[in-house]
Amino acid sequence: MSGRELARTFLGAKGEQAVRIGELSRRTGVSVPTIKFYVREGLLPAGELTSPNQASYGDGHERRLRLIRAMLGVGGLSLARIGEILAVVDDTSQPVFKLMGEVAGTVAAPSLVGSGEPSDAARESVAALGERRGWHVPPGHPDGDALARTLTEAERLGHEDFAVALDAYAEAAEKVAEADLSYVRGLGARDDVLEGVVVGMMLGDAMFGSLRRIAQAEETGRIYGRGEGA
Amino acid sequence: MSGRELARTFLGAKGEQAVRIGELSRRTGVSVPTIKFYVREGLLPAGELTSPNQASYGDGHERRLRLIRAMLGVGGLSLARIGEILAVVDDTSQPVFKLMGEVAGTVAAPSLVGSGEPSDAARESVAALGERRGWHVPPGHPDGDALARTLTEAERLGHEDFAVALDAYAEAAEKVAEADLSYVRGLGARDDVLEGVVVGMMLGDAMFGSLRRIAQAEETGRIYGRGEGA
DNA sequence: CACTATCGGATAGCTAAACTATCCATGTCT
DNA sequence: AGACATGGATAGTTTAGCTATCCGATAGTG
Repeated sequence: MSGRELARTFLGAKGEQAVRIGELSRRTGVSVPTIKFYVREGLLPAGELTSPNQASYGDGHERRLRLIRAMLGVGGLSLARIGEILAVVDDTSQPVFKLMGEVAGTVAAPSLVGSGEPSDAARESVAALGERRGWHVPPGHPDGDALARTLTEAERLGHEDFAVALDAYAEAAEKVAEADLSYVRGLGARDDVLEGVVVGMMLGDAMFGSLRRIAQAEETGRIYGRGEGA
Repeated sequence: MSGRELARTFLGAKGEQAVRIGELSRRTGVSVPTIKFYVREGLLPAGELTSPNQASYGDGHERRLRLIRAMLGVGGLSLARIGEILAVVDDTSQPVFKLMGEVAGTVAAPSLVGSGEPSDAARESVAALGERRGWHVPPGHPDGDALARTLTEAERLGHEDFAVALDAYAEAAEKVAEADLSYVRGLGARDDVLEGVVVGMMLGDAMFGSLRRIAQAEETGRIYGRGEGA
């Protein structure tokens, strides 16, 4: 993204709403030193200098700052990963379609700590699932591998049977993905779409987690009779 | 849990498989200093002393250690939260039903950083959803509130329309919750059930995330034609 | 029964992440 | 004119999650 484009995006086409750092801080609730810190880290573009030591920040800066805080807070991402995601979002040299995949991929891949290699059984489960669903999940697919590794982790913990839930999960995931995509399709401009993908991945995860726990509580109450021991 | 019970749980009824710390380390891939550290932090019970400076660790220790690593790695939880969860799991004074809720609640509540209060619109969306679904989500419900706060965050980011996805999400969440519960019901002993809940929340989230991204990619390909820009 | 590796236990140190504080020369605002 | 904010730079802080080192005692081997 060129300097001129950046300026246009971040200051707004008509330069309206341009403020200095103190006001930006007040609007977003992020302290001035922290904003400076984000600028130093390259997460937020510097304000546009209006004189050697005065700079102004536009709507774009505010949006970007909120996005960073959302990814950090709701999404629980590290600033390092946030930087990678923003780099993809800011790269105008590629078609939106590809970027969506990259953003989704970057948003994902949380830890893979207990990792090591996935077990054969896990790999097979994933391949079989892909076949049943008509999904394109070749060996080496990042998310397919992540799934296999998670299943392997379940095995190590003595919960290999947890894999029986896979089909139900997959069906639910399809429903969610449809909703996600139909939302993203409703967005117009390129920047909105990419930001929508990020927000969707991020907030979508959090929302689904809440809903899942609510649904679990309902289901538990239904089965165990709301207050009885098992 | 009394000392005797703890010993039985963690060393195994017949004391079989009792090893010293070095072997425990080799089996789990966790370094000896780190194991000692977890013991110091109260996450892992100390080995049973067989002499003033020799202790032995049983199957229970190994399971517990793997569980800690899974929560830390796949789940991305802090050691502090892991400690809270384990405390609940180890508390034998309450019926399983209640503990399930507590564990689920403790596993949840990730960050709520950008928090502040949820907006009225968000609160209403949640209440309306609860009504449509026949869910019991009174104001003040932890997960209901978390959901409202997440929606509020979406609003702040200019993505208030994301709420239209709520119903699809909720339906998917019900499917997943049913699968979760039917898995947990298949578990026998109390310890297995609680650990199953933890594993289910943890690995379930990770698995669903992978599946969601796979499904998104499929859906994206279906709509945009696998390689075309938007 | 000597010898070496390992053990349990304690204390101190380390690294990375995400800020936070301070300074200073320049600007803005009234 | 004078108080206060600003941009830029550099240094310090806090928390989390380990890692290193030391100690005296013990286990296992020949």
